[in-house]
Amino acid sequence: MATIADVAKHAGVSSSTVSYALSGKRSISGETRQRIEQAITELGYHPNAGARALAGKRSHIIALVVPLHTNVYVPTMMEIAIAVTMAARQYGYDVLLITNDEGPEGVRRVAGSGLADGVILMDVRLDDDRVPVLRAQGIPAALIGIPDDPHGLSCVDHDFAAAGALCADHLADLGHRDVAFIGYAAGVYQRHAGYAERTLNGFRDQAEQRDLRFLHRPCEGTYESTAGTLARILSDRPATTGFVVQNEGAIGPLLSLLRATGRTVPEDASVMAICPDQLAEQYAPRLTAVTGPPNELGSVAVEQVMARISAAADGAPQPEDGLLLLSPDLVVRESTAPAPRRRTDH
Amino acid sequence: MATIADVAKHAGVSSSTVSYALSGKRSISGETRQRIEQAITELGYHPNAGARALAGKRSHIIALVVPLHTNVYVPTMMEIAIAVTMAARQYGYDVLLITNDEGPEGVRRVAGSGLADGVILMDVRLDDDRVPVLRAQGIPAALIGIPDDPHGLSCVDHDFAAAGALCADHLADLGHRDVAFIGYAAGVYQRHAGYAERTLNGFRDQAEQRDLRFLHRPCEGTYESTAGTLARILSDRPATTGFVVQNEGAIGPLLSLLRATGRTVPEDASVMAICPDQLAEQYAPRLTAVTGPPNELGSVAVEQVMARISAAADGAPQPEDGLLLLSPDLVVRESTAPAPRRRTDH
DNA sequence: TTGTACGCGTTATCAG
DNA sequence: CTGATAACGCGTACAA
Repeated sequence: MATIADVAKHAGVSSSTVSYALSGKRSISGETRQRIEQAITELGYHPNAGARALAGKRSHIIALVVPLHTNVYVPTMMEIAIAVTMAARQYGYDVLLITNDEGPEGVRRVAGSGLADGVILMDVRLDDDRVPVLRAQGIPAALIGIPDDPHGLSCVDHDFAAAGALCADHLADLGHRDVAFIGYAAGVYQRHAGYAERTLNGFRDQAEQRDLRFLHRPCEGTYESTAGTLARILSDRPATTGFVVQNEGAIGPLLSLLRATGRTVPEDASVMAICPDQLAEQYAPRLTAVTGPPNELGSVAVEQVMARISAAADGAPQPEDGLLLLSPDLVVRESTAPAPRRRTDH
Repeated sequence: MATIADVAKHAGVSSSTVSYALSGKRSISGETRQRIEQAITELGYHPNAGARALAGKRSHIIALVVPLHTNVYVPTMMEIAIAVTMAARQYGYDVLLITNDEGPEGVRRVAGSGLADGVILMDVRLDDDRVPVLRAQGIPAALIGIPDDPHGLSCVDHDFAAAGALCADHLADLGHRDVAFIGYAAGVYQRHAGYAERTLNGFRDQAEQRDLRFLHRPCEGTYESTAGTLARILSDRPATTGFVVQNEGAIGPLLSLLRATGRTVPEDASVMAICPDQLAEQYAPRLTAVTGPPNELGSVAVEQVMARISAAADGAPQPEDGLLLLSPDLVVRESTAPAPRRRTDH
């Protein structure tokens, strides 16, 4: 492999000149720049990453920590990972993939060894054991998801409250009066999982605003539990015509079950989901859904780490907080329609 | 950050002793080893990755090149990526994620800069433009998938011929006599895509062996094209009772269409797929399927690059070829059953 | 505008 | 069994 010294010799300049020509940190005469560039291409020179990291005190690598057994919809996860990788390249950075089976130790390892200049955490839990490590070591980081105490951290996530509100609004706009919210398993709410709670609150507030009567029912996401959940909803509130589902596992069963009880979607009942578009497209009928842009999640996280990395390098103060909530979009498809005329209207 | 010199001072030894204590490349007295280990934990020392790469001429990083817009089922891709990452850790290696939008240049970049010691390519096409780069630069690599000319390369893939044969055998065992193979779009076969062709050949050979009458029909994978394909099959060979599908997009439509034509699965028609288990489980009825182990694909690829990396480091000759085909498994689920008694049997 | 010289933290070679 | 010391290839203050 050619070194910078080889290039320098070949171009008849000193190696520092080559270095500056590459970094652009001082002006180079057009003529020498020519010679240098030519030498570089002729020799097929690539700066050695290790030497660069050692001398420059930056590896130009960020670590992306991905969950192993994930609650997240996998294609979405992949989309984020790819978005992160491409966004990082814009900054001249590469991405190191870390699986979460290393736990907090993995974060310490890559940051402590200078392998990575910063870290992006996916699938952040409320009480995430990696967060203390970030704080203790002052590691430049961005979190996708929001932990218990986001103080002093850069976080980005979907605006789930807004997502919930969008659902309430859409159903209200269509004239539905009795709606049900089918959510995650009860345990998820009991441990106050951020996204679940925020969605529900957003939905509740807007539902009240719009004078909707609504029921919230947790659901395991299996066929059986969905059947039980739906049965209870229909017996408690037979007039229910609108359903919001935030639980991937429950969507398929719900559609089947509604059909089985003689309700056609969307004529007799409207169903909408809070889920990735890709998933919403897979059902018949295709689902009206509320979604956030996954790749934006990735690119924003990259911006956030980059800001922290350069702040750390400049000795500048770290950006204090950075809670970014990305607005979700409503995409109307075939599973929602105006509420059926009510019996009492006849 | 503590350096090896700090540790040496703290333990009252020279830095080279610390280095050897860590690498184990020469024997250290039990006592000094104690002091060194204590110093390491007390100072929270992590060897600097850049310095290590520079001095040791190895980055301890492999690059994993993932496709952007993928033909592959995404969860499978993710599973492979995670398997690669975990397998690499066993060798003390980390994984750099490279998206294929950089093209062949990306491979050159990470290998040429010494950022990565080796490369794993996913979604390898027959005429893959990254392969020439590997050859020209002599980059240690492993391919997941098999290119046109695998000469001198390490490749690993599913044994699609065996997968095809398993399908033929299973249907024959169940007493089916007329079967149809619904494959990828015609273009895929016209450009002789390896996996498609190999599957079909394996299926054809075994079908002939077992005296099956069979039809191969390409299919776009949309609802409409599947409808057309099925219609033609049923008109050409009304006696068809067994279906093999190798095309994710066609599975759902096929099941719906069979139902719509009054055929229940598996009583009237058996359907089996060549697809990941995870996908097979998603349909109703759950599909009998032939699958290869995705994580093994990842770990084998890692073994292959590692062999090449250490061969390159030792100046040893590279392992010449390394074509590994992983045997697929048949998992019988609810979508296949003995062939219905034939009308002519009455 | 360009060149010189030092340091970054490890590993490997040579002595002892 | 252990210690000095020279690379490794690049970035950057300092000098010209």
